[in-house]
Amino acid sequence: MARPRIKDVARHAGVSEKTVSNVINDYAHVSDRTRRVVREAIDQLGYRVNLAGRHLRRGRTGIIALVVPELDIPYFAELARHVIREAEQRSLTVLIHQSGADRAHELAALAGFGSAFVDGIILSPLALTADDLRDRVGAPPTVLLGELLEEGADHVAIDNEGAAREATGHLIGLGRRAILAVGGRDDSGLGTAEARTRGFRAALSEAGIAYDPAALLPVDSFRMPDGAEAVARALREGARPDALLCLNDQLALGALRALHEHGVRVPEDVAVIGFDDVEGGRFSVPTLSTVAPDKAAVAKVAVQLLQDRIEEATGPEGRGDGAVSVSLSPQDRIVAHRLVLRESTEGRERR
Amino acid sequence: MARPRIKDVARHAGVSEKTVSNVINDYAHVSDRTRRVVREAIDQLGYRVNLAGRHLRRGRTGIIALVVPELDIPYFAELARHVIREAEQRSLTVLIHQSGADRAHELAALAGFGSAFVDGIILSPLALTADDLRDRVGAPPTVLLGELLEEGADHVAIDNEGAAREATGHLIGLGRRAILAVGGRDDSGLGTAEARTRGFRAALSEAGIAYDPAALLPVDSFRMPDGAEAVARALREGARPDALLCLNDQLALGALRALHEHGVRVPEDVAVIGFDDVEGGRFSVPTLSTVAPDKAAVAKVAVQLLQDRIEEATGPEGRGDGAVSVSLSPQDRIVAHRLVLRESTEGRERR
DNA sequence: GCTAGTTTTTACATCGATGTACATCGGCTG
DNA sequence: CAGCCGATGTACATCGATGTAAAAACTAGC
Repeated sequence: MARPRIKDVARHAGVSEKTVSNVINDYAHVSDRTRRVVREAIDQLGYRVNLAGRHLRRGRTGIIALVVPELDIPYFAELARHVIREAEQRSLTVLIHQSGADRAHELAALAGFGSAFVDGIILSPLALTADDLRDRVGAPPTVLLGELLEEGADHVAIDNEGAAREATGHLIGLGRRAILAVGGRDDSGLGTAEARTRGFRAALSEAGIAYDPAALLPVDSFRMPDGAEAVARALREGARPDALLCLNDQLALGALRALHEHGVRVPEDVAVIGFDDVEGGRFSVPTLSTVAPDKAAVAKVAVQLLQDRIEEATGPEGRGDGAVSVSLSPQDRIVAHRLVLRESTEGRERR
Repeated sequence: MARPRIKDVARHAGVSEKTVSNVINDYAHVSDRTRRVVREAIDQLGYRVNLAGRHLRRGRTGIIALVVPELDIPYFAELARHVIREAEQRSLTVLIHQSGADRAHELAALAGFGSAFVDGIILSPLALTADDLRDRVGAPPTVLLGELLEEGADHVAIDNEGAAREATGHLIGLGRRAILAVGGRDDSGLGTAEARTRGFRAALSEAGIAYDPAALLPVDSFRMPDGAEAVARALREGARPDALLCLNDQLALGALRALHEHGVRVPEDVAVIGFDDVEGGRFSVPTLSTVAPDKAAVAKVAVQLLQDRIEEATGPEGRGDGAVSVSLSPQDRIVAHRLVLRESTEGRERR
C-alpha cells in the first residue's frame, strides 16, 4: 500500500490536515481527546512525515554536511565521530562527504552540493585557495576546520604553529639536532602543513640549529605509504637524522615502519613524533608520541558555531533563504592541544 | 539578496518557468537560442535548484544512507570510501550514519531516520536481530552488509565461514596447534563473528585438533584495545598459544601490541592473522597477514543492488511511494576474498 | 439567554520544481 | 495558399506539510 499522507491520517481521524500537523508538531492548543484520536490514526496507518514537504515549507532540513578529504585517514574518522555525537545532541543529522582532497569536490561542497539542501557545512579544506572562499552568494553557512585560509570565514583549529614548535622543542630537549620534518613544505602558504612547518623552523631557530631546506621531506598525501616512502628515500639518499617531526600520525606510522625495515632503532637512534593522536599510535610498536588536539572540543565548537550561523541566517524557526549573512564578524576559535609522550620519543622505560 | 528561484530566472530570461526547468533538466526540445538565454540568466543570478522542491515533486532525493557501527574502525571507513565512489558514478549522494553499534540507532536508520528522505539504505548491522527486519512497512529499500540475518533481505558479504576456515587452515599448515580465536564467540548466532567462529571450529575439526571453548577470547567490541586486553589477559592466565586467529585486523593489531609487551615473538612464537586488510596492517611491525575481502566489489554490488531496488520501488523516473516492494526475490550476493600473507605468519624472509 | 473572551479547529494559500496537456510557431506539401 | 506536422513554449495543477487568518465551539459572567 502506498505510504500514507497527512491527508489520509486526517480522513482516518475525522479531523483536518492542519490538526494532524498540529499534533505532530506538538502545538499547544489541541484538546487531549483530539490529540489522542490523531495519534491513534497515525499509529494505525504507520504514518511518518515526509521530509520533502516539510523541508519545502520550512526551508530547513536539519542536516549539516561534514566535508573531509579522506575518511580513511583515521583522524578524520575520529573527528567525524565527535561531530556526529555533537550534532545529534542538537538534533542535527550529519551528512559526511568525502572530497578526496579534490578541489572540484570541495568547491561543490562549498556550493551546498549544487543545491542548498544542507543547512550548513563544516569543511576541512585541503585543496581550496583563499579565492574560492570569496563570493559565496547563496551558499549555506560554513565553518572551516584547520588553519585560517581567508579573513571572513569562521574557523576552528589548534595553534598549529605553536604545537609544532613545542613538539620540535621536545625533540631538541632530548638532545636531538638532526631533525627532519616529514610532510614539511614551503612555509609561506596558509594551510595546516605550512603552519606546522613554520613552527618547526621557529623551534630550530630558537635552539640555534641551522636550518637546511633538505630537512623538509615533501609528501603527496598524508598517509602511511607516503611517510614510509619519504623516510625510506631519505635514508637511501644518505640522510642520518636523529629525530623526525611527522606532520601527522599516519606519516609517523609509515615512518616507523620504514625505520624498522632499515634496522634503525626508535627512539634510541631516531626519535619520532606525530600529530593527531589517532588510536593506531597507541598500539604501534613502538607507541607513538604525538600532538593531541582536543578533538571533542574541535567538534563541539564547530557545530556550535555553525548552528549559531544557521539560526542567524534563517531565524530560529527557519524559513529564511539560507544565504550567507555577513552581519556577525567571523570567528577564529583556537582549541587546546597537548603533547602526549610515548615510546617513540621517551623509550620503553616510561611505561 | 534572497536566493533566486526558478521564477526569477524565468522573468530575467523572458520565458516561462517550465522552459527554465526544461533547460535545467536537459529536455531535448529547447531551441539553442532559448537554451543559451536561460543559461545566461542562470549564471547571472547565480541560480541553483532547490532540492526540496525537486524532491517533493519527483519523490526521490538521489541520496542513499550508509549506516555503519563505527566510522573510526578503519574497515568501515575504507568501505565507505568505496561506496561513495561507486555511488558517485551513479550520481547518488551518500549520507553516512554512525550507529554506534546501538540497536536504537540502527532501528532509526532502518526506518529511514524517521522520515523517508533517503531513497535507500545500506546497513552494516551489529546489534539488530532478525525480528527487527520484519515489518518494515513504508521503509526505504535496504541492502545489508555482512552475514544474512534473515530471509527476505538483500545482503552482500564474503563467505565468512569459508574464509575463517582457510585462515585457520593456513595457521595449521604452519604447524600451529594451539590456536586462539580472538573475538570468537558462541557460534550458534547469525552474525559475522559467529560465522567466522564456525569456520574456525570447522578447520580445527578437519585437522583433528580438539576444540576447547577456552580457545575463544570474547571481546566487547572489535577495536585495538579489546584485542590487546583479551590477549594480555589470556597470557596472564597462562595460555600459551602458538597462533591467533583474530576476527578483524583491529583486534589483530591490538594483539600484536600485547604480544610485543609480553616479549612474545611474532611469528616465531605466535603467528597472527586477521580479517579486513586495513591499511594499518600493511605498516605494522610485523606486517599483518589477513583475509582481504574485495571491498570494491562489496561496495559495487551493494550500491548496484540498492539502485535496482530503488528503481523497482519507485519506477525509473521516481514519483513512487518509496515503500518496500516484495516482488523480486531477495538476493544473497557473495563477493570474493583472498588470503594476504605477510610477516605475522610468514616471517620477515618473505619480503 | 446572550455577549465577550478564549480555545480549538478549519479552509486556503504557499514553499519551488516539474509533469501534463495544450497552444503556438515555422516550414513543408500538394 | 490551405492544411498538416513536428518542434517549441506555456498555463496550470500537483507533490506534502504548515503558516495565516478566520470560523466554530466553548466558557464564563451577568
